Amino acid sequence: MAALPPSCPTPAEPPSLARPLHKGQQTRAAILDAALGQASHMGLEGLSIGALAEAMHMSKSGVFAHFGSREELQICVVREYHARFEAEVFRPSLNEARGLPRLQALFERWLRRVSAELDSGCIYISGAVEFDDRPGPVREALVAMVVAWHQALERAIGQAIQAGHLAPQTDAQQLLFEIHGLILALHHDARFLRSPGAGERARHGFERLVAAHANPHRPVAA
Amino acid sequence: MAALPPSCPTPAEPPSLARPLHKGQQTRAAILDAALGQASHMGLEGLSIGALAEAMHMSKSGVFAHFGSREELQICVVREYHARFEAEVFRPSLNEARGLPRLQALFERWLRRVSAELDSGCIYISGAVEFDDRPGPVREALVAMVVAWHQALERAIGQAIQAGHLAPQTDAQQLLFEIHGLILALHHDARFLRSPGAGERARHGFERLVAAHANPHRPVAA
DNA sequence: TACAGAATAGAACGATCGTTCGTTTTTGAC
DNA sequence: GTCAAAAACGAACGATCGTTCTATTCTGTA
Repeated sequence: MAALPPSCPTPAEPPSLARPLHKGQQTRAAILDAALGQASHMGLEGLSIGALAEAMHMSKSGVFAHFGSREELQICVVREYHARFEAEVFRPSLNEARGLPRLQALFERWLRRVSAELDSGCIYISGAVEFDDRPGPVREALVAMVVAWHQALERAIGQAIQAGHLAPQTDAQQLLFEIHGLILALHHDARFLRSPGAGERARHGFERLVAAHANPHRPVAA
Repeated sequence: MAALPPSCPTPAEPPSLARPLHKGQQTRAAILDAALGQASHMGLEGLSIGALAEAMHMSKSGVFAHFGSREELQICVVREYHARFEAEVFRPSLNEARGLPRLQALFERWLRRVSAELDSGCIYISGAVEFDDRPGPVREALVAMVVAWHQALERAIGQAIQAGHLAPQTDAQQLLFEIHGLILALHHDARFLRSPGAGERARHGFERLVAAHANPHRPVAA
C-alpha cells in the first residue's frame, strides 16, 4: 500500500496543500465519483462516456476532455478506488496495535467494504476477472493496486508472527491466500447468490484460520 | 447438479438417441463451441455476434438465426458450459467411493479446470461477477447452474460426514463456503496475478480443511 | 472591467453493435 | 431427379460507441 504515482493527467507538479480547487478539478472529481459508481455496477468495461455525461448533465466531449481517452478514465477510476480503499480500509486499521489486532481490523474493514450493498461491487475483484485476459495499461494499474494491498496484508501477517500472536512457522503467503479466498467467497455469495449469512461465514472462517495458526506458546490477545 | 431444462431453442422433444445430426444442429454446435471460447476470454458480455460470425466464416445473420437473440445465445453458452463442467468435473468423480474420496476427486478436478491456462476462465466465476448486478434471464440461468453445482458439493460433504470421514458436527455449508473460497483465490492468483504456486496453495488449503474437520473417532481413508 | 486561458458545448466522423428482411443456396426425403 | 423445407447470405436499420474538431461560454486574475 505504498504511495502511488499521484493521480492521472493531473498537472505535473503535486497539488500544493493550500491551493483552492479550481473549477476544472472540481468537476473532474465529480465525474470520477460518478464513474466509480458506474464502474462498480457495470464493471470497468461497462464504463461509458456517454452514460457518464448524461448522469453528469454534461456533454460527452466535456466529460471526455477531462481524461483524453476512455482507457485513461478507466485507469483513473482504478486509482481513485485504490485511494478510497486505502482511506477506508487500510489507514484506519493502523490505529490498532501491530500484529493480530491490526490484522483483525484490516479483515473486518475489508469484509464490510466487500459486502456493502449500497455502493456496490469491489473493483479489485470485478476488475481482476475482467482483465485477467486483457493486457494493457488498465490491467497493469489494476495489478499494481492489488499487489500493493496484498503486500500490506502480508506485512500485517508478518508482524503478527513477529509479535508472537501467530505461530512462527506460519506460512504468511499461504495464510494470505486463504484469507483472500474468504473475501472472494463472501463477494460471490453475498452479491451474486444474495446469500444472507455470507458475512458471518467469512468471519467464522477467519477466526478458524487465526485459531489454527495461533502461537501455542503465547496467549492470543483478544 | 440435477438435470436441467434440455437445451435452448432446441426442438421441443428431447433428441432421440439414434437420430443423425442434421446440418443445422451441427453448425449450431460448432457456433456454440466457438462462443464458449470467446466467452471464456472476453466474458459473457463480451460475446459479439459479429466476431463470432467472422471466426466461423459465416454471415452475422447466419449465426444470429440459430439463437434468435444475443441473450438467448448467452444463455445457451451458460448451459453448454454447465454440460461440459458436469461431464469433466462432476460425473467422473462419481467413480470414487462416497464420502471423502469423492469429495477429494471433485475438488481436484475442479481445481484443474479452473487453473487450466489453455482454454481460459471459468464462466461460473466470471459470469458471477458480470451478472451480480444485472437482473434478467442470463443471471437466472447462471444462478441456477451455480446453485446446482454447490448442491452437488454439499451433498458430497454430507456423505463424507455420514460415512464418518468428517466429524459429525461439521457445518457442511461453512465447509463448502471455505472450499469455494480456495477455488476463487486460485482463479484470482493463477489467472489475474499469474502466480505460479496458486494451485499448490489451494491444494494445501483443502488438505488443511479436511484435516481440521476429520472425524477423530475414525481413521480417514487416504 | 477587461482579457487570456480554461472549461464546456455541439455537431460530426467512422466503427461496431444487435436485429430485421428478402433472397439465394443447400439439404434431405420422396 | 424433384421439390419443399431448412439454412445461410447480404444489405440495410437505428442505436451507441469513442473520438475529433471548432465554436462558445465561463473563470480567475490583473
